[in-house]
Amino acid sequence: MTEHSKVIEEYLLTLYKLNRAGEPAKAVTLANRLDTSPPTVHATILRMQRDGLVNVTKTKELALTKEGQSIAEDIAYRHNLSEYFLCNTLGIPWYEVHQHAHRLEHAMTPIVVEKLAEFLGKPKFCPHGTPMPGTELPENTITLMEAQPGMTVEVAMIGEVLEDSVDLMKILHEHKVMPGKQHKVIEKTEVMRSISLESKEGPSSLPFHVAEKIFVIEIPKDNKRSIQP
Amino acid sequence: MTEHSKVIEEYLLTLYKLNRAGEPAKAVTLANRLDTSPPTVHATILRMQRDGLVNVTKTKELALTKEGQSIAEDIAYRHNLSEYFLCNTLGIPWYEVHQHAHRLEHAMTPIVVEKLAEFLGKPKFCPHGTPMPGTELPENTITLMEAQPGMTVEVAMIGEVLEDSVDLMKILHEHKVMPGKQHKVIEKTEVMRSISLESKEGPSSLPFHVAEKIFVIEIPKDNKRSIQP
DNA sequence: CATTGCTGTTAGTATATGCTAATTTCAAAC
DNA sequence: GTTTGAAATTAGCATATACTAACAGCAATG
Repeated sequence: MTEHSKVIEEYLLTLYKLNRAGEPAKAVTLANRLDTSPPTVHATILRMQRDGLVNVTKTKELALTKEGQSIAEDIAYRHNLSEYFLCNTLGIPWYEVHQHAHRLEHAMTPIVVEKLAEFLGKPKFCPHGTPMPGTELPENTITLMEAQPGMTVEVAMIGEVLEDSVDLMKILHEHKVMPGKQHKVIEKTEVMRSISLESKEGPSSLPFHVAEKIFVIEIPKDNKRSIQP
Repeated sequence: MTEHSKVIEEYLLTLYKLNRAGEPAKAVTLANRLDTSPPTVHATILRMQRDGLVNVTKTKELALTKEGQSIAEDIAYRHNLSEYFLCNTLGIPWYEVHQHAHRLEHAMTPIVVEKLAEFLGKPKFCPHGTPMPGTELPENTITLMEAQPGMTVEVAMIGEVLEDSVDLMKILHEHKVMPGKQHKVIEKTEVMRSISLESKEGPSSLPFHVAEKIFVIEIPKDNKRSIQP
């Protein structure tokens, strides 16, 4: 498991996240997510192939090799651990930690990771509800898009794509759309392409493209138990 | 104060440390410290001049500009703060933290620095006794080389050059040659080019070139007060 | 004063990372 | 089946960072 550059680590992590989100991992997608030109992505992928980190299928899908996968999981862990630390230990707001963790994740040695994990009590989820590699969301998790009007749901995870926009994250925060919080689904209006919610803190409305990236768990009416303590 | 690469930050920090140690800052020194070839150092210095980070005097001395100095202090602060955190919060041995901090120092955003400093209680010294930028060692600090046989001294700071060798640091640790510990100077033998010490933990002997980089404070015989709590 | 030797500099390369512009490829749509 | 448009690729270029080999400059030393 050789040392890899920040750039390569970024590519690996992005591929890993695409995988987990069930999205096809193509070069264009990388170019968009990483805000890089297609030729640059192309060249970088060639190097990654050369170094045994990814394979390219006949359909031009990018697949992590065993090694690539293992490194990617490591980076994801470092990222999530950093976020947890920044949020719970240093008190940086949960909707801002992503950007800072983005820097730290490439600078943590194995010993630091280990000691930090111990110090934090080996958390299983980051402040956005993303499970650490090896952990999964509950089976009955659905997206907010799939939730039906009338349902009461508890937010389990804010999809990682959304983390890139601090502005959006701040709005979610203001409406308490965050892991652990419950909301009632009021209606889904096709015309507005948005879903309206209601919680103790008041009403809110989320566009479909955001609702698709928010993962929730239905709370049966008679059982108000929270899943993530 | 633009963003600078890891490499540039390393150069700035090294120049800063040379300055503080009162050593002449020349290109060769940088090459040695950074384990880089002279032509590479040359090219990098040209870029740093171009970017207003250093000036080169007629005698080929490298002098940090206002901007370079300010960035360097910032990096030094991030480095020392990281070390303090790794040692006191995560429990990584003081003689090992340098290498880990070396990575983290380039990955901390201003907010993280601020929050971490608050969390740690704004420490003024790193675990090796190095004062944070803006803080100074006591006036009466001398090097162990300057200490005379018979003196009882308290270690104030392990010079930063020594931190690079984990092996050496470990030995210092085993002999309790660390900030806050007291030792009696037994003798300085020219032949062996070493200084022998004695402390509660037993005797030890340090070569001159190491003793030159260890900073101590004489403890008057009737006053066993420690300077760094 | 000439030699020696460290220091700095130039020349020539290499690799990773980035770009734009132009071209190729290939599947989906007409 | 031909067209079309997105995706991939190639060509050409730029910059930061690295190296070795060769050479220049200058001070100390004999």
